[in-house]
Amino acid sequence: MYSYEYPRPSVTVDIVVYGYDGGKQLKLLLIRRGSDPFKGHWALPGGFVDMEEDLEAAALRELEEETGVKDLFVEQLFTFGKPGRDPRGRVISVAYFSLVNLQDHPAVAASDADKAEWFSIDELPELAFDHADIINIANSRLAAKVRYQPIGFELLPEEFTLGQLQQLYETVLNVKDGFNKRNFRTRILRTGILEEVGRQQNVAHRPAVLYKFNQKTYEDLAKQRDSGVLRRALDFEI
Amino acid sequence: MYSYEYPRPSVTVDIVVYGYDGGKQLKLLLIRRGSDPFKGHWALPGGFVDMEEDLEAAALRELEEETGVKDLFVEQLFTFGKPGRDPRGRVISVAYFSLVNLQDHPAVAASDADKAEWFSIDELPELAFDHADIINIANSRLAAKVRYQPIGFELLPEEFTLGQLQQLYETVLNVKDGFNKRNFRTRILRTGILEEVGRQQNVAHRPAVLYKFNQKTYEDLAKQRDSGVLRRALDFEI
DNA sequence: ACAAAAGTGTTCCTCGTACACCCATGT
DNA sequence: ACATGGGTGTACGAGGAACACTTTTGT
Repeated sequence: MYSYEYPRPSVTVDIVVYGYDGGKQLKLLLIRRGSDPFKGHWALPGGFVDMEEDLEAAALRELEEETGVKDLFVEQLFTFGKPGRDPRGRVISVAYFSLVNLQDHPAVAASDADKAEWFSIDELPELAFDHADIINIANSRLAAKVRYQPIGFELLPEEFTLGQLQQLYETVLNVKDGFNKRNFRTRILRTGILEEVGRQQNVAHRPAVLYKFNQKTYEDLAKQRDSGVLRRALDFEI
Repeated sequence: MYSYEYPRPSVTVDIVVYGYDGGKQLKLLLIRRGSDPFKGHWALPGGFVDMEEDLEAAALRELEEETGVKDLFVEQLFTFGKPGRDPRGRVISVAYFSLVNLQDHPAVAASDADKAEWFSIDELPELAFDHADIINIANSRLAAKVRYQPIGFELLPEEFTLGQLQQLYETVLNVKDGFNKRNFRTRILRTGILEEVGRQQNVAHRPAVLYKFNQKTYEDLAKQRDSGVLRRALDFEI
């Protein structure tokens, strides 16, 4: 038992993980809650922060415990603290945000949770707590992030074609007619952050060049006070 | 007395307020702590969140109690929660961020705090807790925000000249040679977010046109999936 | 008359946009 | 041969960068 002179809120973390599998839809990782409140409802992975644990560590721990997904980069998204957002009392939740490719983070072991699953981003079930709000904020953050950081680093497999990269951007930015192929290629390649690593095999069309991201070139570009090159390359008019 | 089955962290808010007075330096609002820990040290305004109080409301309340500054817009910055960041135990702090013009938020009444004062941004005293880290993050956020939002709305008085606006950008972006006047004017005026409202009086040179921001035009531009116009106008190469 | 800051004309050139076309592979 | 996606050539125009210039005020 712990007692305090003043009442204290509880602190939790929740984590929004986006996954991409090459298709026309981003996916989102949800769990089915195994206990009350909202037992049986879908929700974001997350849980209470331990007393000696950093917030980001708590997010990664809860994610692994509930979904088996691990080895990923997260960034802080927003902290939700409105009184009444949790029926258990005053609960303040620090939300995190992450991008992964589905190949490397596929199946989903459930343990703490009842069940974990990837959902297409516009076929989400009803969600517990204010998790729908959290996801809305995460979507805005993603839309903003796309414009100044090469999200392909995180969402695509190690090697990929320019076609796949373009498909990813069209998916994330939700454009229907697609970008002009010519211009997409020119802009991306001009930056130099892509490195040629081979060619496709066994495809029923002209095999595409495979690329990977050159982390170092990217960091150099980003460092020099965003040289404009990067921004011009990523910041698509839609 | 309040008791819980599990231990809980405390939750505080801290707020980083930038002020501008037309000069070559941004200012930052600090208080001198009136009690331990760090009694007598300078720190960001802030304090404990009440149980029935929204986080943003807590930030505004503490700010007014400690500095007298009120009527301002804040946005959430980041949540700091590393164990050990506060000698009183586990304290998680949600930091907020704000921009004001010094004319409208001038003198600074101290009440809860020992004293409150505006400091030039690169002549800051030694700070309590991890507040220097918080300010570093805030500076990065400001540098990023400048590039896609017209910060003049918040940092300048109601009416201002293009020269003042340019001086502000040069200050915030920390450029020494200054932008090319011609190009600055063209870019800003092209957007149409500025509205002519008069002329300077009694100045020892050709009087400048006074402008104010047209909030509505700005919102229209921002809404249409940032039409590029805004970005091109604000996103200066440096 | 001069200092000081406001404000303008114009040139060069990069980059974004659009459209039409050719290329390599499996079936 | 043909379907399929990969990949290229090129022309037009808007906008960024740079420079030199004129204008209006108070002292």
